[in-house]
Parts: sequence; C-alpha cells; structure tokens
Amino acid sequence: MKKKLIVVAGPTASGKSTLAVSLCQKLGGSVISCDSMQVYKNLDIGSAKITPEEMGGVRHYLIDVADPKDPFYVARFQALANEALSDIYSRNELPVLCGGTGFYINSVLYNTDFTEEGKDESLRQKLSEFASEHGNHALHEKLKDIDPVSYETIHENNIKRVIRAIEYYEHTGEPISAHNEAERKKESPYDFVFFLLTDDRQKLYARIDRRVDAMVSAGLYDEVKRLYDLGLRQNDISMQGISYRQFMDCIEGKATFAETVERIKLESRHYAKRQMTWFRRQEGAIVLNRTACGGTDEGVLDAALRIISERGFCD
RNA sequence: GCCCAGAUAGCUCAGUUGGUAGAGCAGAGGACUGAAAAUCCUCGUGUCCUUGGUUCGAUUCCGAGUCUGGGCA
Repeated sequence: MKKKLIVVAGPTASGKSTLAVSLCQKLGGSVISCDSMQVYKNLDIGSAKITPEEMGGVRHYLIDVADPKDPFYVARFQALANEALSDIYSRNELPVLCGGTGFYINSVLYNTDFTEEGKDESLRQKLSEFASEHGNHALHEKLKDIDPVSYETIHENNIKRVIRAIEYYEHTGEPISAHNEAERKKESPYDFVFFLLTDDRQKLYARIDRRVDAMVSAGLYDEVKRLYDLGLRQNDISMQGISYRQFMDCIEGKATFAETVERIKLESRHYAKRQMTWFRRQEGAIVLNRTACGGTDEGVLDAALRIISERGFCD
C-alpha cells in the first residue's frame, strides 16, 4: 500500500503557502517546503519565507535548515525531506509538499537516486577553467566519446550540464544519460495528488510586481545588506536567489535602487515562466487557476478540497 | 517666430551607395534528474510619421506639413 501525500506546486506568488497551510489544517497534515532558497537561514523577506504567524500552527519542515554560507543542493534536500516524511508518517499525519522548486519536489516524489557518487568541486573547477580557456565547444567535444547521447542532447553552451555529465562519467564509468533515462522511468512510490496553482499570466505578473514592492517596504535592502556585511557575495549559492543577487549589485554601486527593484520584478517574471514550463509536464497535475476559482484563497481551497473528496483521497 | 537634429518592431536604436529592413531589451515557447530562484536553447512583417515630386521603382533623394528634442530670439 503506497503512502499518501499531497503536492502543492506552482510559480512564485501563486498562493502555494496559504493553500498548503489550509489543507494541513483541514486534513491534519504538516508541510514540507520544497524551495531552494527558503532552506537558508536569514533569507526571509527576499525568499518570501512563510512567517510563524502565517504557519497557523502547522508544522513546517525544510525551512531554515542551512547556513547561507553553505552550499545546499538536491541531494541534501532529498535526504532531509525523507527524514521529514518518516517523521510525519510516524505521527499518522498527511505530508504536504509545497514549493516552487520542481527539481526538489521530483527528487522526493520519484525518489531519484543520488547515492552513486558525489560531486567533485576540484574536477568542476578544472573543467570550468578548461572551458574558459579553450571554449565551450572544446569542453563539449569531451563528451563525444564517453557519452554520445548527452553529447547530442546537451547544448555546448550549457556548460553546467556538460560538466556534470563529464563528472558523472569520471566517477561511475557510466554515461549520465543512461542513469537519467532509468530515473525518468521510475514510478512514484507514493499515492499522491499534485495541485498546480496558476493564474492568468497578466494577473500573476501583476501579483509578482506587488509582492516585490511589499518586500522592499518590509526591509529587503537591509536584509541583503546584513548578509553582505557577513561576507556573503554573488558567488555563494544562497546569493544566487532573485532579490539577493540584484541587491548585492546595488550595494556595490553597480545599479541604482530603482533599477534594482525593476530588475527583481523582471527576473521574478522570467522565473515564474520557467517554473510553469517545468510543472506543465507533470503527469496527472491538477491545474487550479486562481481566477477560475473565484480569485480568492478560499476559492482555491474549496476547489482543492472538492477534488480530494471526489477522489476519496482522504477518507 | 527662426535655426538644427530626429521620426524604422511594445521599448532603445542600427541600416538600406534607391530594389519594401535587423540587433539588443521586452514578450512567447522549450529543455532540465547532485549549482535548479541556477544553467541553457528556439522564435523578429513592421502603414520604415504624413503628403507631393523625381524615378521603371522611394522607407532611402528633394519639397511641404505634423510631432518630439535642442538652440537662438
């Protein structure tokens, strides 16, 4: 018998956190946040982290579990999320995976295998230098013999992917394309309902703009400045998040305050678009369009609860 | 009022020695399996301001007009 869980996914500013909390309150659950930025401590305003009040007494996992100076990545996320799942199941509660990082959600939902080997910073460094010295094309050519499938599939300018493919081969002797192919075929070990929150594009974009303005009013600049003063810089993974990156530039005088705010809005829109592209291919996703649900949190919640009940998911 | 410079894609502009035009940004679509808020790929027809003229042919040259900058009064 597969264990049950609910997923609440969607682009930034689509109302995921609110729905997840409400579902937990109604159904007796806890939230596992699937967000690559909210895992970091002290990234509160800019990551749109849920506040203790907003949690409404619902337990939240995977928030504030990493130091901004430490690199965090899927494999770590997956391990912690699996611990959280056991914890939630042991209390006979329903886990609600909620977040905008599709890659993280899938790592748990399909139990992606990351155990075979680790990452190799020095090799990555070496390959990266090779690329800047000899060009992306030359680096890409290295793939030709060891992994012809990846050679065809991965664009030569996508050096992160090219590096990873080479790294994987170096450590396992197998092409990463074969590994990925196998992982893609996996069936989820869970019995789940996948909610995909969306809204009409224009409305979503307008909500993003408003939210960025609200973040700025709430003291976003000071938050980033504090991190900057702690020694965090653009090359720290935690500072690659939208808002942090742009304000780092502002602090260093590379952009004006007004330009920075506009930039953040723009990058957030682009991000939302990428998220939609990722989630759209999710098999069996139930799309909840906010406007179609009446444009309110209550409307979205009602729609979600109706589907859960129709499916007899939580009898 | 006079003089000068502009007027080309949603925006900023390039260009056409006269044969109806192309970049960046925006926007749209897509990929992604140990950096993922990261990284990467694809997509550009628009009265070339209006109107006369010259010409086989004008967005391009010439004249007039309109608008927008700037300067002089």
